[in-house]
Amino acid sequence: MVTIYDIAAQAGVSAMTVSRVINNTGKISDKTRAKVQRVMDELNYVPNHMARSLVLQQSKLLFLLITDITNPFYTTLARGAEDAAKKSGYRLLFGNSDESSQKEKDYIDTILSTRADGVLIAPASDSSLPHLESLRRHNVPFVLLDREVPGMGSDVVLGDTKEGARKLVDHLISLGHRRIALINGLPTISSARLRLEGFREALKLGDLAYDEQYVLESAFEPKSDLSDIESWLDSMDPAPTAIVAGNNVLAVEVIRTLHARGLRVPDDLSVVGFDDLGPYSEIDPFLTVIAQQAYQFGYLGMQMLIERIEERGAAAQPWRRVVLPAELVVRRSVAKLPE
Amino acid sequence: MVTIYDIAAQAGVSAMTVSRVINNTGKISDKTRAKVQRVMDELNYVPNHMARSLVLQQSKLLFLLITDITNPFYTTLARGAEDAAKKSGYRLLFGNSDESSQKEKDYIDTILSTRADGVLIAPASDSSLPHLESLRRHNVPFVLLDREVPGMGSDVVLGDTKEGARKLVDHLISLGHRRIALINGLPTISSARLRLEGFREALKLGDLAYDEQYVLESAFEPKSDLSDIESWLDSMDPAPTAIVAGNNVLAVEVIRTLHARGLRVPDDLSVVGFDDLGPYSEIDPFLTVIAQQAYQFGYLGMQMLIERIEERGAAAQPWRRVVLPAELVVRRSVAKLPE
DNA sequence: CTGTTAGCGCCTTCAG
DNA sequence: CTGAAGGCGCTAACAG
Repeated sequence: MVTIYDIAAQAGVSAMTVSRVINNTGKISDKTRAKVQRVMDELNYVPNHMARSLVLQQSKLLFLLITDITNPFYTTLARGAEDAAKKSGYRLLFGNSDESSQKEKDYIDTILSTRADGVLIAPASDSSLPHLESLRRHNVPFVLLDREVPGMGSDVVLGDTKEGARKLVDHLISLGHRRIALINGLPTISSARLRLEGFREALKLGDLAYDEQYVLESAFEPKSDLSDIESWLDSMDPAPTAIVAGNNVLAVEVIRTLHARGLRVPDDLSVVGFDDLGPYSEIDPFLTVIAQQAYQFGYLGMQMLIERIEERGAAAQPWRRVVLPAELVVRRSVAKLPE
Repeated sequence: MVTIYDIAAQAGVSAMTVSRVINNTGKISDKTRAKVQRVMDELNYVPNHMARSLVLQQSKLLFLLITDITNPFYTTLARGAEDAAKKSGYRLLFGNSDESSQKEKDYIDTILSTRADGVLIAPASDSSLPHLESLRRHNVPFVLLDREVPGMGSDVVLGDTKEGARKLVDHLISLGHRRIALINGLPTISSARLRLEGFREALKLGDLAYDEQYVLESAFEPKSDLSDIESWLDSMDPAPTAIVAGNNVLAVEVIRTLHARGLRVPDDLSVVGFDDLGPYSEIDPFLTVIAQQAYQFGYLGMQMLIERIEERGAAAQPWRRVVLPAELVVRRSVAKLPE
């Protein structure tokens, strides 16, 4: 491994001079600078980020931690974050927590030990609290995306989830549906809780009773075992005429399960969901959804993060909370019921 | 920042003892271990991996560099790489080069200075050569995914691309198609070249002439300007009855363009492609494709990478080249033509 | 079983 | 303008 000492020896200067050339600090004669530069090129020198960070106690690296890298909502968000980071001259690395608190913890450790300057994070669940506290304790700025964590104040970018759930239910009611079911994420996730709240409120406003048997709480991420969904579908009596899915993954899982038992959407049952299915849904628009502005989640979140990083030392600003609108996109997965 | 010295002082032992507890090395009395452990918990100690890597000269960090984070092929691949890395106790970070050679270079620099133990990389194009040479020079093992780079020997995981292209064309021919067009990636990408070769061979075997006007070379990644596709579609005379798309992104772009001009698939024109559209295509299987084993690309590639890392110093093994099969999945985007 | 010494590669501080 | 000394947090090698 080539170090600044190797460069220094070759160039006949001290390591300190090399360091100054690299960081463009202090005053150096053009001749010395040129010589050092030449030797660095010859030896293919690459600065050691770890040694550097050890001394400086900081890097120029940002992290984005998402919970499901195969979910188009998060990958689109990632592109937004990337573009915003690039615009400000930061580098961005990604991590995938897979909705697992343990994996999230591992990433947080990696992030802490890599001395990232900041983190954009979609927390796995409420149990992410200790991880966020750890970031806070170590003075690493972060911005939460899509989900909040009770007990942790911070900047955050959210979707207008409750309103989205209401719009979905209203849409179903307006088409004559009266028995509406909800398959949702786990209640340890703030966005799932809001979806349930919005769902209940919309039912109440529509003069429909809330019936617990019509609600299933499953996991937001893709899974191979869908037996909980299967038995839930079988158990509901009378069967619902429409199902609201808490995210795109659940929507797909419900529809697949329905297909597997010979039921067609929307002929036999209507299905609506949250979040679009990615650019690929465009070729055959099928699922009626609440489309969230995924790219904006990442872009705005990254801007807020960078502002926090760069205002460091200045008077602490109050936490900011951005709520992005939820738009209903009507396609063809809902049937109009006879009066 | 809490260091092992703080722990040591609090616990009344030496820093070395703390280090041993953390790494579970050497022999330590249960009492000492318990005491140290307790202090670590109290002080919320987080080990500094940079300091650790500095002395160990290895980071246990691996990188995966993909070219399009919004493409389900790559995200599924990423999940495979992640699982394999985890199984061997490595951490994995992701980067997205966006098919850009410049962004790729930036990531390679980050990777080098972060002293990653190895890199899994889908190269942006043939012009990635200098970046790979840089990795090699610095002794960072890497495995190429999906694409090769002429002039650079290495382990590589490829799809059976040529065979895939042949199957696609054969399928079209068997359904009566005679005027078959190809929209492909840029010829600076090895997989695009192979697709074209397979395409031409299949035409020849089917006694069909190769006609240059039926081939368009566009970019593999999503773009907002589709005018090249539009004018190509207009220009072909006589119009083709079927189009082969070099990847899923191109397939979607072609279909969208067709829809925009009121043409239906497959009624007016048949379309087939490479790579599936992600888990979400399952709810409404439409596009006939060559499905590649994306997860396996990542999983096997990661295994090969880790083997390289851990065999270090042993006699150099010859490069390995894994070719994964290409499976034709027939759905409903192809029309059967009358005799 | 536990402690001491030295150094990983780099940068800050203080001298020239 | 340039250099020497010291230390960031940690662990290998050697001593007890």
